[in-house]
Amino acid sequence: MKTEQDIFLAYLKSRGLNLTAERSKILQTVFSFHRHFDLDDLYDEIRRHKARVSRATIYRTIPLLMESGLIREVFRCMDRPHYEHIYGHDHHDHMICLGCGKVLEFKDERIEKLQNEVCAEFGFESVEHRLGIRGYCRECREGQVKRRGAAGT
Amino acid sequence: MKTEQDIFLAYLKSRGLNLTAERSKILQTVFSFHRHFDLDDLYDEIRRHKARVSRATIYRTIPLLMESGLIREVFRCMDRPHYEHIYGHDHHDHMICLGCGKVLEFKDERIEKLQNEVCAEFGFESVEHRLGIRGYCRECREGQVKRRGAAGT
DNA sequence: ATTGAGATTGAGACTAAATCTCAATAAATT
DNA sequence: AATTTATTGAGATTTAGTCTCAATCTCAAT
Ligand SMILES: [Zn+2]
Ligand SMILES: [Zn+2]
Ligand SMILES: [Zn+2]
Ligand SMILES: [Zn+2]
Repeated sequence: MKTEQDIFLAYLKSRGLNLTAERSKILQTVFSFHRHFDLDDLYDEIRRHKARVSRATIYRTIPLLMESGLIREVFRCMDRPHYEHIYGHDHHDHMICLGCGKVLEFKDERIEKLQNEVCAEFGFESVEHRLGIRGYCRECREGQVKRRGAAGT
Repeated sequence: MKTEQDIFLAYLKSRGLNLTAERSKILQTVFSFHRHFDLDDLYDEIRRHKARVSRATIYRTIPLLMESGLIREVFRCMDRPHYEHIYGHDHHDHMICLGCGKVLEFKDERIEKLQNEVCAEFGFESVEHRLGIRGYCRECREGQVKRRGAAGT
C-alpha cells in the first residue's frame, strides 16, 4: 500500500520535478483535512503550524496534486473551488444545502453503473464526473435555519 | 402556455422590479440561442443586433434570469460560467470532451429517479442538480484530435 | 565536496472576471 | 407636475489567479 508521498513523488519524478519541503508540507496538510477545503484553508492551516508557504506555491501545487490523482475539485462555494483528497477514499458525490451550507456525501453504485452505460451508448470515455445536488437538508427543512450562506456546485 | 416574457415579468413584478428595454433584449437574446452561452456570447450577440446593453447590466440580469427559473448555469469552461435557457426544455445533463471541447447532452430517467431515491433516504429536498461527465468523445478517441481546449465542469 | 544545469520559490506586477459607486435617466406613484 | 424609486452605464474597485524574475535550492555528474 503506497503512501500519498510515494505517489506524489513518483508523479513528480515522472515529470522531472522534485518533492521540495514546500510541496511536502502542502501534501501533508491536504491529507490532514477530513473535510473539503479551499486554497485559503490550506494556506491558513499551514501557517497555523508555523510553516511558511506562499500562495503562489500553493496555486502551483494544486494542479500537480490533481494531476497525480491525489485530490480533485469537488464544487465551487463562495466563488472558490473546493477540493478533497481522494487517495484512499471511495469515490462519492455531494449534496449541498442551500440553507446551512452543509455538504453531504453519498455514493450509489446504481447511478455509477448507469453513467457508464450512458457513456458507452455515446462512445464517450469517461475520465471523471461530478454530481452535485443542491437543495435543503433535513435539519433546514424541519427546524430553525442558521444561515451560513449558499454553496455552488 | 406562458411565454418567457410572462414569466420574467411576473418574477420582476414580484420583486418590485420593471421589465426594461435592456432586460427585455437580454431575455430575447438568451432564448435566441440554441447552444450554451457565456456572458460574452450574450454581449456580442446583442451588439450584433445593433442594440446596446452594458456588461454591468448583463451581469446584473443573469441572476434575475436564474432566480426566475428561465436559465441555469451548466458548467464552467475557460474559467467562465456557461448558461443555457431551461424554460421549455427538458432537463438534461452533460458530457464534456476534454479533447475538442464538444458538449453532449443526455438524459437518463433511471439516473434521475435514483437521485430522488437517494435524496429521500437523506431527507434532502433537491432543488437542482448538475451531473457533468468529463472525458473523450468518440471522434477524439478514434480519429485525429483538433484540440480546442479543455472544459471544466 | 564542488560544480553547473535546471528546478523552485516568494514577492510583487499583472490580468481579467465580477462587483461596487455614483451621477444621470427613466419609470411608477402621488 | 412633483416625488419617489428603480435602472443604467462608465469607470473605479475588488479579488482570484497567473506571470515575471532574481535569488535560492536540488541533483546528478564530476
Ligand atoms: Zn442545511
Ligand atoms: Zn466529498
Ligand atoms: Zn471530442
Ligand atoms: Zn445543455
